Amino acid sequence: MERRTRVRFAPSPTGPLHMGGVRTALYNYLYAKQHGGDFIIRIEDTDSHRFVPGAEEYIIESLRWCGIIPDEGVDQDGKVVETASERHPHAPYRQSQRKPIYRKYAEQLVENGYAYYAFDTAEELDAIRAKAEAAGETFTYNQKSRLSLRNSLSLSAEETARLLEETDTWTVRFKMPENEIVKMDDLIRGHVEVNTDTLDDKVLWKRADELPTYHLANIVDDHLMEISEVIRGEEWLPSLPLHYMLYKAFGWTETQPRFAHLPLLLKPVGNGKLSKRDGDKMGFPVFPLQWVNSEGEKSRGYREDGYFPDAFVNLLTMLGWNPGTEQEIFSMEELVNAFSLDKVGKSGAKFNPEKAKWFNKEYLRMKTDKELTEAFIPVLAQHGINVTPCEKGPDGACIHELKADFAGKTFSKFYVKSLVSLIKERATFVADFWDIASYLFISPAEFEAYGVKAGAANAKPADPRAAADPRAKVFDDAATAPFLAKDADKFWKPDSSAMAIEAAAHVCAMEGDFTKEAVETALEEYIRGKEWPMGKVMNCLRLALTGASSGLGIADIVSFIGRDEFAARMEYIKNRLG
RNA sequence: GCUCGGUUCGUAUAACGGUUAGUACCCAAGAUUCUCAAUCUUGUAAUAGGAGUUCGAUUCUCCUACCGAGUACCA
Repeated sequence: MERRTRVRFAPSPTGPLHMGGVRTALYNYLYAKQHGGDFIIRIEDTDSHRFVPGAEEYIIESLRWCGIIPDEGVDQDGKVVETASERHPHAPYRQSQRKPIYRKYAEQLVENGYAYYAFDTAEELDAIRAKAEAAGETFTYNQKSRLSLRNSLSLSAEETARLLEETDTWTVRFKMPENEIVKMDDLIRGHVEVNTDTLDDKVLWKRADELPTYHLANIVDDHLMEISEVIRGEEWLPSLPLHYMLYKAFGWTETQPRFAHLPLLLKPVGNGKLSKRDGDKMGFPVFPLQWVNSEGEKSRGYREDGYFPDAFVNLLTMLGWNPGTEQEIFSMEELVNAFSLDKVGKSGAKFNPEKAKWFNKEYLRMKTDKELTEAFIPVLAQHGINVTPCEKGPDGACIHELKADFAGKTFSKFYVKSLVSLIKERATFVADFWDIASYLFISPAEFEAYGVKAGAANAKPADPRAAADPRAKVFDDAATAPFLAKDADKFWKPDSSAMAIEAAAHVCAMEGDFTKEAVETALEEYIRGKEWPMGKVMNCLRLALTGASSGLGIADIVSFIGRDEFAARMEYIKNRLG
């Protein structure tokens, strides 16, 4: 029987969606699109106690950021769909709004002998459980114990009717049959069999809040919404037999969806599933977007950490799925074509933050210089750098000119774009551009010791002399200011520094434009002509230009900052370090 | 405890029952360069253990070990 593919992602709004949840949504989305079907978002908010304000909005926004757009769901084009319509005959998509639907299905099961009324209160059951545990046993509400508990199976019809009328804490429980083998098929795990004797009588509906539990709501909604495949996390595999029994009890086995249980996402080191704590501890996000809880605690998000949504989607898809080829980089469109459930693995996947970064790096390289420039401008603004839009020439076209005003902290967009083009292969995130090339926007006031890594050096206290120096004011951002080591002169040696100063003076005196090629040729020819050690002289220049012992090529730097700034930086280091 | 799932280099994974067990990330070395990064080349490293079926097992079966999930009037 051919039937339209309809899959759903059904989160519970009890907190932010974590990356495992995003992956589940993504697999559902890819499956739907590949089969030309519908992807539906349904909110499972049947637990009034655990509702978290803002969680639903967070979930929708996260999926939207990832490019996972529902065909049907609570939110359509920014508008909440609350009632059924021609376009949305299956609405509403929030279970709390479907409340009236479930009761009759629960009652239907009781009438047909598949379920019964139970009058034990939650407190009574807690007490029984505690007692059993103290005796070293486990209490289960099942075919063995049900007749000794208070329910419509053990009580008289009159007593049942009276309690139904007079109390409002009763529930409807599924009457799990005895010694029956449930035979199930999972699209990922294959055939699975379970004996019903190992299962318990689950609560399906609660009189107290007149809401169904997950199991009932899920089966009823999947049926009414004509879901063809249920793709969900592995944690649901143990409830699959119950779900099979429910479809059978309702008489819906003909249209029962097919099931696929996805492997879990595990923590990078050690054992267990990925949790928020792992991210905090190891420095990577576990949430797609930043989340601030009611106590004001922030959890980082992939978006805020600088990941591109397409990179995030790509890396998430590869956790537990493979294309069967050696291709690793996929656009959403390619994923839609390549995805298949039978290439999804069975075992849990440990998340590797290093590989996640690698994906972002690959995506960053694929972005155009224009895109990256636009993304970098806000980062520059955070560091107090202004970028002027392109200036129109007489013919109306943009003038591509490297304009740098260090005193005014203002640079032309072409300057930024050219720079981005030069350094994008070195970065993982757009924010890295600043760390890589901040010296192309601000003059170094301090000088890192030769061989001292920037990270370690920044941890040391700055030289007090710097504060007294007017040029040091250029660095109002202490965190990015290169560090002046006490022994910077270990590197800035009298002989090589004199050579660097002389070579720089020669280059500054040359005529013509300060292009990279011109500077490179002039500088190298001069140094070679003098038979000076190229490495030592170049490194002295680098210290003067960047304040650090590593960085871009000298000719690149000089061509960017220009003649005047080059001369000024040489003059400054000469005065500072002698 | 019980039930159900799972197990290939450190990690993600590939391999009709027949391969020198492949690829990517990480790590290391070399090349290159004015440094760093990038790039290129090379390298280290795995079928959890034990039986069985078979001419032949990473692949099929069973046992053990380990890991995970579930065991709520939560999803």
